[in-house]
Amino acid sequence: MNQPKRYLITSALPYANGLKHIGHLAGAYLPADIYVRYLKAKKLDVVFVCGSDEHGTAIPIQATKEGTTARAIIDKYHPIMEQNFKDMGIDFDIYHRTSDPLHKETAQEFFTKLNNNGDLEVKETEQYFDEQANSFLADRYIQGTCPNCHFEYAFGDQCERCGKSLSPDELINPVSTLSGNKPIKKITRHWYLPLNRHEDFLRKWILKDHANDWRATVIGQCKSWIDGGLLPRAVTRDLDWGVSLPASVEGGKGKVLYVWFDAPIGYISATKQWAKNNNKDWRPYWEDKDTKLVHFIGKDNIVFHCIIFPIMLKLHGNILPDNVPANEFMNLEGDKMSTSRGWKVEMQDYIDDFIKKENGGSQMADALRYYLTLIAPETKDSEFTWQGFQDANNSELVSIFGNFVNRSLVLMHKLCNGKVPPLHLDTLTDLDKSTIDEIRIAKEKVASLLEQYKFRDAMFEVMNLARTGNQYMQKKEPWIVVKQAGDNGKPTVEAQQSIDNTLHICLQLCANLAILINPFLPFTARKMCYLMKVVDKLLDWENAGKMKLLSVGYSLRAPELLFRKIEDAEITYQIEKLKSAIVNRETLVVNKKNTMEESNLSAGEEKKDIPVKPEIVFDDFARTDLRVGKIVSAEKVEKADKLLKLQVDLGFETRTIVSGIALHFKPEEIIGKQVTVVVNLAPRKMRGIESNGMILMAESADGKLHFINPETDINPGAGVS
RNA sequence: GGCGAGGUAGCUCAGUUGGUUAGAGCACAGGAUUCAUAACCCUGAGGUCACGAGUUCAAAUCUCGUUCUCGCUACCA
Repeated sequence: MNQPKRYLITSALPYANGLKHIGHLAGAYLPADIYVRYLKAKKLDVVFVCGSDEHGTAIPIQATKEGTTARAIIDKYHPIMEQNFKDMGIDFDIYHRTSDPLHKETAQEFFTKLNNNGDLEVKETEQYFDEQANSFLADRYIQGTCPNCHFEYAFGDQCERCGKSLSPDELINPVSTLSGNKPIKKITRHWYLPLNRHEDFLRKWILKDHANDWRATVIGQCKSWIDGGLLPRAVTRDLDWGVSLPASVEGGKGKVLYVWFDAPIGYISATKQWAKNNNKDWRPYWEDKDTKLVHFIGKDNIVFHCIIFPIMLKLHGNILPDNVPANEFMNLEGDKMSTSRGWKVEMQDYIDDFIKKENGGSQMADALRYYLTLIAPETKDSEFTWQGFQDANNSELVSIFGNFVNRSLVLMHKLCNGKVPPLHLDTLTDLDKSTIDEIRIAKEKVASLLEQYKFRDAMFEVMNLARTGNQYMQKKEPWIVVKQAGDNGKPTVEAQQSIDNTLHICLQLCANLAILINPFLPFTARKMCYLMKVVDKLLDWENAGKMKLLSVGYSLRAPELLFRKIEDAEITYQIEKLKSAIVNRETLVVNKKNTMEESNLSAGEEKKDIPVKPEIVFDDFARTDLRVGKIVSAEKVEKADKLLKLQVDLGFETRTIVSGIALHFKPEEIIGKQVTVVVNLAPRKMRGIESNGMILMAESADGKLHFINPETDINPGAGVS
C-alpha cells in the first residue's frame, strides 16, 4: 500500500477473566504501541484501539465457581487491565469493552447484514439440553469423564487434566453443571459462517498477494488451515452471556453470538466509541481503501485474524487488514508461560514489584519494554529469563544508553558552564562530520525497520547510535583536551573549540536519541526532554536527523540518571517468587480436587475417584460377554500414536482388536499376556482397521494402565462373569 | 500420524536470490582510560551452522532421510 491516508491499529482484545502476563504484553500490545507511537510521531492520522473481550462461556463459569456474577468478574478485570496497560505505557486511543451497548448494537448489525445477504447457513443439530434449567448447554457447561485420561471432571470442550480437546458427545457420563442432572439431547438451530465458500479468495489474498510482506510464520499457519479444508463454523451458541441475536431473527431467542464472532467486531465498536468521544467519523477507518489496518496479535490468534475475521469483513463490505504481524510465544525461564499452571509474570506483579517501588517508577516500565522488545518473538519462540532482564537493563540500557546521556550532560556542566556550546564549523574534524552523518543514517534505518515490523532490529539501531556516541566521546576525550591550558590557566582557544564541538554534537545526539527511542521507551524520551528543557514536540519524527534541536547558549538542567541498575537480590526474589507460585498452584489443584470429592460426599455419593454409574439390573450386565483371551501378536498402528493392533486368541477364534494402549506398552512386551475381552461389542473402525472387541484395562492413580487378567494362566475363551 | 515454524558462539538472536576467513549484542579474557551509574573505549578468544546422505566448481542456505523443540490437527474405551 502506498501512502495510506490513515491508519487503524488494533491489539488483540484481552479476555477479561484474569490478569494478563508479560507474554501477552510482548506479543500483541508492546509492538503495536511502538508502531503507533512511531506513526504518531510522524503526525499521521492513526487510531489505536483495544478493549476487554468480556463474553464467552469461561467468564460465567468462573463466576459460578467463585460464587459471583459474570458482570462482577468483567467489572473487576476491565479497569485493572486498562490500568496495567497504562502503567506499561501502552497508549491506546481507546480501551473499550465488548459488554458496552454500542458493541451489542454493532455486532448485531454485523450479524444481521450477513444473515440478510445469505452469507450464513442455518443448521439444526442435536445438542445437550438441561431440562431443569430449561436451557441448552454450551460445551463448557457439561462435565463428564474424559475418554482419554478418565479424569472425571473433564469439560465438554476440553479435559483440563490431559489437555485434550473434546466434544460433549465424547464425554462418558455427561452431567450438566447447571443442575447436576444428566442432560438430554434436543434439536437446536444455529447459524454458521461457511468458511469453505471463501477458499479461493483466501488463497489469492494471503498466499499470493501477501506472500512477501507477511511474516513466514503467519503465511505458513494460514496455508496449513486452508489446505486442511475449511468448514462452516458456528456463529451462534445457546447461552445467556453474550451479544443476543437481534430480535428480528426468527428462532434466535436464547441465543448469543459465539464469542469469536463478536470479539473482533469489538475493534469496530471501539473505533465508533473513539469517534464519538473525539467528534470524528469512524466510517473511513473501516470502509475507505486508503486506510491501513494492522492487527497485532499472538500466534494463537492467527486463524481468527487472517482467515475468519477477514471473511467477515469482506462479506460486510469492510476493508481488509494490510498486515497481521503475529508474534510467536515468549517462554519463561525454560518453560512456556501458562496462566493455569501459574508459570507467568503478570503485568500487575511487575508493576507492583518494580514500577510502584520507591526505586522504581516509569523508568522501570521502560526497562521491561526494552527487554521485551529485545527478545520479541518475531520469528520464533523466545525466552524470558530474569537474568537476561537484569543483564539487558544493567549492561545495555544503563551502561550504554543511560551512561552516554549522563556523561554528556555532566561534561557539558563541567566544561561548558551548563550551556549548549557553539559548533565551530571551520574546525570540524572528519570524526565530527561522520558522527553527524551517523545520526541521520540511524534515523533512516530505524524508520525503515519499524515500517517492516522489525522492532527488535529497529531498537538495536537506536542503541547502536548511543554506542556511536560513546565511541565518539572516547575518541575526542574532552576531559583530556581541557588540560591544554594557556598562560591564564584556561584551555586554549583550540582546545575550547574542540570541547565545544564535541559536546555540541553529543548533546544534539542526545536529543536525537530521545526522538528515536521514543516509540520504544516513551517515559525515557520524556524524561530526556525534561533534562534538556525542551517540550515534547521535540519528539516529532521530522526532527530526527537534525543537528539544531538544542539552541546554542541554552542552559540545561542538572543531570539525573535515566535508569537504575537492577540488583541481584531483586532477580533472586523474582525467581523464587516464580517457583513458589507454581508450588502453591499445585497445592491449590490438589485442594480443589479434594473439595470436589468432598462435595460428592456431601451429595451422598460414595467416595470414589470415578462416580458410580447409575444402577443396572443383572440382565443389563449379562448382555456383556466377557472372555479371557491371549495376545498372540501386537503391532503399532500406522499414523496413530496411541493405537496397537492386536491379534487375540479367544479359544474359538482369533480376533483383531485395536486398543489405545500404545503409550503404555511396547508391542513385543505384551505378546502372550492374558487379557479380559468384551467379545460382543459392536465392531468399530479405527484408523481404517476394524476392531472386534475391547480389552479391559484398569488405570492406577498414577495414570498407568494395567491389564485385567486371571491370576494364573487359563484356557483362552474362558467366560468371565 | 498429517501440516506449519524452528534447531547457528556460554546466553539472546541475525544470516537476503547457494559465492572469500559464518555475524551482532550480552557474558568472558587481556589492555587502555577515568568525564560517566566499577560505567565507557580498544583487542581477543569462542561455532563440525541438530545429525546423515545427495545436487553443485561452491551448501548454514537447495533436495532427501533421521532426530529434537513449539504450534495447529487427527486418532483415542
